[in-house]
Amino acid sequence: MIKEYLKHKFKNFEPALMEKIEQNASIKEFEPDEILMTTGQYFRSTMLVVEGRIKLYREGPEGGEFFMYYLEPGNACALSMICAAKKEASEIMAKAVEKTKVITLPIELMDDLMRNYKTWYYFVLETYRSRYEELLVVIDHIAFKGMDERLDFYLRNQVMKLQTKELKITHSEIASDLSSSREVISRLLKKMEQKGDLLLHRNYIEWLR
Amino acid sequence: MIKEYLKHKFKNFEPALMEKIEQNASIKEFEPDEILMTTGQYFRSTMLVVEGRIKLYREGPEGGEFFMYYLEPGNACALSMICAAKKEASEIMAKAVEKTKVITLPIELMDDLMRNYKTWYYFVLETYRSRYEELLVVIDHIAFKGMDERLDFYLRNQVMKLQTKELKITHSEIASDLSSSREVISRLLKKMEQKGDLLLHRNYIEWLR
DNA sequence: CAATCAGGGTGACAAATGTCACCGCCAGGT
DNA sequence: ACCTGGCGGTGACATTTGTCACCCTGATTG
Repeated sequence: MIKEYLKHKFKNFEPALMEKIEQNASIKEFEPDEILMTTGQYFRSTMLVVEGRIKLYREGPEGGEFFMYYLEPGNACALSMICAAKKEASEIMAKAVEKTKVITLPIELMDDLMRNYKTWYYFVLETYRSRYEELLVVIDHIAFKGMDERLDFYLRNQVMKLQTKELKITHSEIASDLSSSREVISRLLKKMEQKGDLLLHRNYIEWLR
Repeated sequence: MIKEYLKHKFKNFEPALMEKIEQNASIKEFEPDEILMTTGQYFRSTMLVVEGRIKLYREGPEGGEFFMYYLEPGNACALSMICAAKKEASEIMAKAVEKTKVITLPIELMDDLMRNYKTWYYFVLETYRSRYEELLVVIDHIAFKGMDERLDFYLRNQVMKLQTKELKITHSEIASDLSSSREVISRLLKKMEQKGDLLLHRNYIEWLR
């Protein structure tokens, strides 16, 4: 079972590594909206996503959920690897947005994997690099762009990631993800509708581009 | 020479690792304002800072230099390790703010170091983790705080890092670092002066807290 | 059906930030 | 001494974003 997942979602792992993981890992499931990780929490295992989708976000002072990126099958949580290795607390929130399955690896294994399996070590570095780059993109947007552009980017990203042009999301949720307020988002969405970029419906948005 | 630097600035490296580095590394110097790394550039070596200070920033559309963090002696450039390993381009700018010396290591060495020197592998992970956390702090600030708080934090950080209460920095530079405009910064600085937090002088700011 | 509630629209206003124009001051160069 | 350029102060104004109040509509539930 675990081996099947590895073969499909983590194709680059060398066979011996898959073997090793299979012998030591277990599978965990999360329901939609279930929280995987919370600010200040310690890790005891590293997680490899094999099914579903996880939202990584930063909690705002008044409960906002500032969206950073998704983890999808084939991804791993960079922090769970780093913090696991260093036994440090995380500073980020992770929440399942769909029914999600992850392979969990005890942190004690990290050293062994890192030094004896080249494909693991490459995978870890690549994971860090890509998460780091995603943060840079986030920073670019909030530092240099207005809310209109950020909203446009956000919606395009959702359409792409969720593979659908009918986004079932409320204005309030978008506002929370962008750290803004519902009214602002509503106004901007209306402008985009007038430009012909999308159609507003009750409870969902239809993307037209 | 290199060994001396390693002993003082990278105390945690095991002796054999220091030996190995010494045999393969060389030293590079940078003058103030010299650019070490630019968007889209490829790496051929990993860098360990042993003297001076490097500013890491993101370039804005109109030439702003959005400040992210400093690298100091004992630090390494996370991206130079990651991008080096993956032969990918970087997306960040690095500029010396003081006369700076770095130890450069050919990327070909990375694999060897990573798997044969435990202290190196810990060092790399710790480097990633702390850079990642610094980005999270940056995001927190621009996502959730107003310019006044960001300015306050920025100045406190400068005082701490530069070890002086007399900050030789112009209002325009601060504005660029925070992706704002000179007038806004001037106004906020004046407010802080009225509150008694600092004194404004020509060409420098005196921190009073 | 009536009551309730979440999602959403809207106008008025406030606050923060960006922009423009223009001024004065000081330091360095000639 | 004079010019010039960089730094900074300031008022007026535009724009963007946040906030408040209130309404409407459709879905759900008792």
